Amino acid sequence: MGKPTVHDIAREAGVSLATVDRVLNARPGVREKTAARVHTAIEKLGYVRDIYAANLARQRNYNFVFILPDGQSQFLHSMRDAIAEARVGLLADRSDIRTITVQLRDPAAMIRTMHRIEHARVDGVAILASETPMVRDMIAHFKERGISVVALVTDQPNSERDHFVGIDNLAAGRTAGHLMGRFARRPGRVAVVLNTTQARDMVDRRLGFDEVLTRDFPHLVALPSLEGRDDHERTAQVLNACLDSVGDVSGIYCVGAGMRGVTQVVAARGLTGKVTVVGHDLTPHTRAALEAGTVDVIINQNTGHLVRSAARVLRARCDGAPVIASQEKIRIEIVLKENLP
Amino acid sequence: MGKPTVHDIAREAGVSLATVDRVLNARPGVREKTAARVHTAIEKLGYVRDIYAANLARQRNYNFVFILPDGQSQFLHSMRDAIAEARVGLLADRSDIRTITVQLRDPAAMIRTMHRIEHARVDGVAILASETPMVRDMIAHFKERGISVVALVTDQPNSERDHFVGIDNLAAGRTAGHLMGRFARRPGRVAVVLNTTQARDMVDRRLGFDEVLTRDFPHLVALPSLEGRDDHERTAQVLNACLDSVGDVSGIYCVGAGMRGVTQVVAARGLTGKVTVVGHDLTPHTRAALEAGTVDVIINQNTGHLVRSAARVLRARCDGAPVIASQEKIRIEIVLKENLP
DNA sequence: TTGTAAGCGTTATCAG
DNA sequence: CTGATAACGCTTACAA
Repeated sequence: MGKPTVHDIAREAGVSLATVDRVLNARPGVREKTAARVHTAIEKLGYVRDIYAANLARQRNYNFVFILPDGQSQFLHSMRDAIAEARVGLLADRSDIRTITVQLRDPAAMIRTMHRIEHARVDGVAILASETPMVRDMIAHFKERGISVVALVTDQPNSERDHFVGIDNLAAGRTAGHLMGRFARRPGRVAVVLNTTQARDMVDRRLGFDEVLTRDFPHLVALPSLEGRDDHERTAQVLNACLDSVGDVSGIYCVGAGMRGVTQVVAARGLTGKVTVVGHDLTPHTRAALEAGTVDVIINQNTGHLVRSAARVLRARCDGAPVIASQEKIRIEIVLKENLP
Repeated sequence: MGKPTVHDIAREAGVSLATVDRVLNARPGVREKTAARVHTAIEKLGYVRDIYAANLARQRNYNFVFILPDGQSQFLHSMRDAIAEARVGLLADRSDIRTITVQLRDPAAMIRTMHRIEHARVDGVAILASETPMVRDMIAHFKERGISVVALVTDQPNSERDHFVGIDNLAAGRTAGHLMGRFARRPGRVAVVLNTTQARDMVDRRLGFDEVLTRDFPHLVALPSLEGRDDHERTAQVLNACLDSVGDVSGIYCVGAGMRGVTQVVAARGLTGKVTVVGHDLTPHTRAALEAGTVDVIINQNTGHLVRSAARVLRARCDGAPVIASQEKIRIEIVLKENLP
């Protein structure tokens, strides 16, 4: 009738509940022959364990920490909001997620954070940080202590992270390149703005962008990167300087943060609808810019998906369960004003 | 220490477990005064019920049925695959989802299906069907029997469905219009192919498409709809006839099924890379067409998201829980070959 | 109107 | 090595 339970297995195999449980959880103290009988019964009845009942009995709760860099970028705000929004739903799922903000350039702060987490019975952490030796060490430290780690948004490919939750930035850059190529209103040069040339995501995006532009749209020429350093004033300033010297561009690609500086310049110079602007990350600001036409298209990674996926993956790691790749793949979203969510 | 449980509430309010439970589930047979005491305790301790423990005790299982039309479209295949893929995960979540295929034009079959579902202790159904009086009646029938209903992919706005899971087709059409406008390589006419002018989704998409084209891209003129009737042969035939008579088009918008007919014509006439092709729904075929360059862009609704969202919504309805709108909103995805998942 | 006690499927402790 | 038995947090007959 209903699904088979441990009781059914026990009866079928002619053993007690405890033995079934030992076999189920691969605990020692069961003769091979007995274990075999249990396994046969499991197969025969098609048993599948009720993970919620198990978690209830175990009183298992999951403590996860999201480590975010300090900073005021709109994307980070959006991540924080997404974490807060996901929190309540996850709590009902026995997962408590907390956010810790850390100054990545301050070694002392990093170490403090590390110890704080280590002593707080944390089961897993999701780290959003640029790729540095210190972050790598932090990840190794956690892994040594049996704490699961996922890299969030920015991969940490040379670390021991269990998983990466985020988009393929090379592909994102290619997508930007294709859109710039098709959307640009005339041949010409394309200004490229990014916050820093140090970060791998930025480099990857730029690489993908250049690849597509060079191959498929030779009438567009990408200019050297302008560094905004996460500061709108500076972004506006370097972009203005570039436009002054180049005279005219047919597109602007904003690779990372700095959209506020870009839209400010575009609006001030009356370039709306003349220069094609491609940027990343949907925020209240870029949403308004899309609606106003200052920005043509935004390439987005859904922060809600990022957070929920990170939580699901951490849980799967803790349970030793497999992750369903298709469900955890973060899509590169293309957002026009017509398909704004 | 741990989260408060019903025991804590009972102790705090000076009542028994049963009374707490009655209050929690709003069952009758509790004096107002007593109920108030319990509520105070709940507030004070910040109690939040463990829904998994509750479901365990209740032995609650959810039986959901997805009703799909018969038909061989790639999109339907993709839906079936998505349901099969979601099935195992949902089963672990106490939700059993089954698929029933029904011939929408056969009243007898519809009625058989209705009764079959009605007698199978089904808790909710997701219906993917065009908007007809018979479907509307079916929904009313289910609702009368306390079965939750969500409309899937195609809304049934004049029915009693509890929820609609799908995209805004007007917005999807606008998105297609914008992309056609920006992607088209030269001014000219645009052929519009759809399977039938009877279905509301098709009409909505066409409306949105025309709206944007007329307003923002007057250099492109959309031609009258060509009806493919879900048949590639016929689609190819009417499209060929159209191209023969018009002489030259700068774009083709395939509003619904029929992409195989379209790509066949585009390839045969050597129009790849010359005519801009915009279509809907990512399938193995459209994926290959994107990669080959026969199709420029696909507007997609993620079938995995559709299925999981429908299941979550049905469950929420059964539990009387609210649905989290932001999580259930199905995005209008834009897929280029660069951001193919 | 309220309380007691058994039980949901799993785990864990402690004897045997 | 194996088996009773009591939890886990919640629901629900059945009594009182």
